[in-house]
Amino acid sequence: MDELIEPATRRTPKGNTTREAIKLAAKRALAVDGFSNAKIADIMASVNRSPGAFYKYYPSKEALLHELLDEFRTRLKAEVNRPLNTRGDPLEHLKERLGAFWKIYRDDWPVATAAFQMSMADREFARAWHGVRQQGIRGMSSVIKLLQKEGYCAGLDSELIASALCSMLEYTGYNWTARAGDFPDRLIDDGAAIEVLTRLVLNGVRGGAAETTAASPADKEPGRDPARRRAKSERG
Amino acid sequence: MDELIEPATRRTPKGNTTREAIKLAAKRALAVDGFSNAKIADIMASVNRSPGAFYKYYPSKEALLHELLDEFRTRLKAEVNRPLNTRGDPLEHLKERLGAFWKIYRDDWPVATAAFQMSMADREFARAWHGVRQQGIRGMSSVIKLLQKEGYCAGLDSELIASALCSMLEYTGYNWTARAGDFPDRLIDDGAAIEVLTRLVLNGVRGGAAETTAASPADKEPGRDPARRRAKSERG
Amino acid sequence: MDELIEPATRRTPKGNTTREAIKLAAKRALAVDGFSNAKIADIMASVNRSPGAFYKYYPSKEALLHELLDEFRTRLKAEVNRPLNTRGDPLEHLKERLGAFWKIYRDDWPVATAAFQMSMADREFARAWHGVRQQGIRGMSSVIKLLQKEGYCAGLDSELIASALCSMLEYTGYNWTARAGDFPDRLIDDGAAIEVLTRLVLNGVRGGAAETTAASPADKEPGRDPARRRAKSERG
Amino acid sequence: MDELIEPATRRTPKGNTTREAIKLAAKRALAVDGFSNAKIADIMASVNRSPGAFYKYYPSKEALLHELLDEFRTRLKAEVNRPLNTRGDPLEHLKERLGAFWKIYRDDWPVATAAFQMSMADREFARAWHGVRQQGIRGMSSVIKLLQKEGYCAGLDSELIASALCSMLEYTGYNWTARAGDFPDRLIDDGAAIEVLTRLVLNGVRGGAAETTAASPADKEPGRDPARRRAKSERG
DNA sequence: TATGAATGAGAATTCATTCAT
DNA sequence: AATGAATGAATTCTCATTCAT
Repeated sequence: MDELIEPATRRTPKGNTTREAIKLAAKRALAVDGFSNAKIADIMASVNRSPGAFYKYYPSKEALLHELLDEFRTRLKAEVNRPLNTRGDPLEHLKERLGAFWKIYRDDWPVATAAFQMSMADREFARAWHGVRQQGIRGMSSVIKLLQKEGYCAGLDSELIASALCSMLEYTGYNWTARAGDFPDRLIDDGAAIEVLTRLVLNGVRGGAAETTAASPADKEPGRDPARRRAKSERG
Repeated sequence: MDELIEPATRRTPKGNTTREAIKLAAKRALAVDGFSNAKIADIMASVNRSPGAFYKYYPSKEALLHELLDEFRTRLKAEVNRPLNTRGDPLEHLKERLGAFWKIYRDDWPVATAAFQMSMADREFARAWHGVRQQGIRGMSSVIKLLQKEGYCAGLDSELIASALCSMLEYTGYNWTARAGDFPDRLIDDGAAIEVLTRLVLNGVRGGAAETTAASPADKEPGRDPARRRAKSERG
Repeated sequence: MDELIEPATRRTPKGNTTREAIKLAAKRALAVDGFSNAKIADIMASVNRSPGAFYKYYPSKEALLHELLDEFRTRLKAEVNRPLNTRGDPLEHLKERLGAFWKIYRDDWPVATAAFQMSMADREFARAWHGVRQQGIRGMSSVIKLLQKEGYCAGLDSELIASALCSMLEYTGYNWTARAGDFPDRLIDDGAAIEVLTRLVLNGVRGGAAETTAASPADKEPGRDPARRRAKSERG
Repeated sequence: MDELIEPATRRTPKGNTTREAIKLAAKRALAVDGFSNAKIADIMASVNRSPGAFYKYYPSKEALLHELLDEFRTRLKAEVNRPLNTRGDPLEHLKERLGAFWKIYRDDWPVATAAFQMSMADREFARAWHGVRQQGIRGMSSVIKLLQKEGYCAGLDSELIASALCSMLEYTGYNWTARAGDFPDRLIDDGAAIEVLTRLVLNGVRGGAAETTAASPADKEPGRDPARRRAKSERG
């Protein structure tokens, strides 16, 4: 299922090396130009191959992106399926997943971005990209649901929450990493990124049911937060 | 001042009508195909005009997007500059802004998405798009800073928070609205969207100073929180 | 014959004024851009008229150039037909004609240049332009023939001489006048231009028969020029 | 050094062949249609290639003309720099150069003509074309200056003379060669052309100082001019 | 098998000309 | 008479893909 594309050259080590080199070069090209602006000739040139050679490895430009996208999905899936090793604390689960997702999105935004673009014009990519998003959302919402069982963020649609959080992570992966992102003059390291994102999300998710309208400036004491109280009592 | 692009035709009512029709059609085309796949001929056909007529209004396809983007930026800016009418409660401010931003992003994701795509390949768009992002971030972070004065989300970089929240809003605007978004079979109305996003963000932002990494005042027993324990030990 | 084009609007003084204004503007546009790059819309704009109004005066862009060209030809023809008022000296005749041609070419190079360009791609213009060239050549060669009767430049084809001299005058008219000519930083006034051209041509034409090969370094004294001597003797 | 344009393909013999074929075909097309009317599709068709193939060799139609023009300039320059092998006789020098220029102009008028046309509308071509003209003028005026040291054509601006002579040669190259030139029914061979031009120029240049208009204040009596005297007496 | 020249289907763009107002 | 919006044919240029060598 995951390996839909099984092209001619896969066996020989040399072919495999070239194939991997092409994918690497393609990601770089994607990062710089986006999918439609990335040129096969350029990609192949940066691998010291002729443009024609590309078609030994992929039947089309789209197929290459499909393979990259599939690898991306596989990576996400592996994380989603990974047994969460923290004995039961859902907040810990969330934090773990968040960090893992962050790293995946941070590395693969060129592919994600390209797939996103293509998904708007191409039915096949729309389907594939949707699958990737779903992967992320499933992984996120499973943790959310655990939290909701504990009383966190009660009453909210876990799918929507998961979708919004994935959107944040994914797009932030781009905006804090890419040249053309929000902070061109600043290098945001993983530590800082993960800290901000984690605290934002942890709080966001942990919040109680009625907070939307209730919060008053006087309500400065977190300890009084009913959601947290509930969470505690449920755990205890 | 915001209208840097002053096209030839602005006078005659007929021309104005056509111009507006083109923009509307362009947004539709952008939503369906993305920028590079949107064809001028198609846009003009959907306005019952010949392809050549386009160039009475815009010198190029790019110029059209620049104008749409500028309008988007202007809309954001208007919201950012709007005096917040709730007598001082920063959480209320946040909620207001959030709802406003949501509506802007929900309506303008075709333009935002197109500009985002173009920003990767085109220097001029990179600059323009960055300006729009900054607009959003500025608006968001000004509210965040107010909150921080009140003691909320202490210690976090308000710019980073604002950037992440804008990313979430913007990309969610797409994912909950577009055909090819996360929930093709579901119509997510404004009420639901705003509620989820607002609660997520409100909580996220309201969280106490040191929740992720440190104990909250009420949380007397830090040792019991496994997440915090790990965070601590990793730092130490 | 000269007025092939007799369009609708010619009677009313207002129409005539506009018509003349169009021609003037067209010449300016021709000078700056050449024919194919000159835009009707621009020409009409510089006359404060709408593009559509052009077709009140001319059925096509080509027709305009044809009219300008025809006027040019008429001007040349008038000069060619003008009775030469210097009692008989053919050298004086040549000088007169030369000065007159210089002024015509200097003024009308935009039209000449445009017609020349068009003559390469368009059969109709080829014919018309050829007629203009012939006009010039005829005028020139008639004087040359007079000179040859007097023994000057014997043995040379007067048509070829005339053609070469017209080429020189015509193209020099451009190169010494136009912005993009040979001397952008220098204003060459009529006096200087006419002096150089006249002396060049007078000498060129006056020379004896066999000069081509004969000239020797020792032959520093023009009066002793063997070529001239030979020319004499050949005639004698 | 003269080859500023260094195209992508120069290596393979096949590519080189095509490249040269394109240039040849382009010159033909230029001769027939002029630059703006020459269509890339036609040029490529006459080389049995698809339109797209053109862009393997040149980034644009303009670039092609620039290369042709550069070759033209190089040819001129080679002639200008060629050591004149006739031991010192400036008239011989002039003759040599003239013949060489004639052949260059006769062969390259399609390029010259196209460049001339483009120079009016395009800044880059204006510059390039000006460079070519200067090349010719420099070559011509260097010989003129030699002659002036010997007392020929005294008092005249050698640059102007050179410019006028180049204009004559260049434009005559067209008018005596091209289909649409002055003598469509006549084939003017090199011998005849060179003879006429050479004698014209040699005489023109060799003429004495004050011949033009009898203009020197002291020279009240035109009859004192030896040349004129001769002319008169011959008539008488 | 690899190369890189060639293909060819499109897309953007231009502008003389038309025509409803 | 005039306007200026609209037309639409024509042309340049792009680039994924093919194929002869």
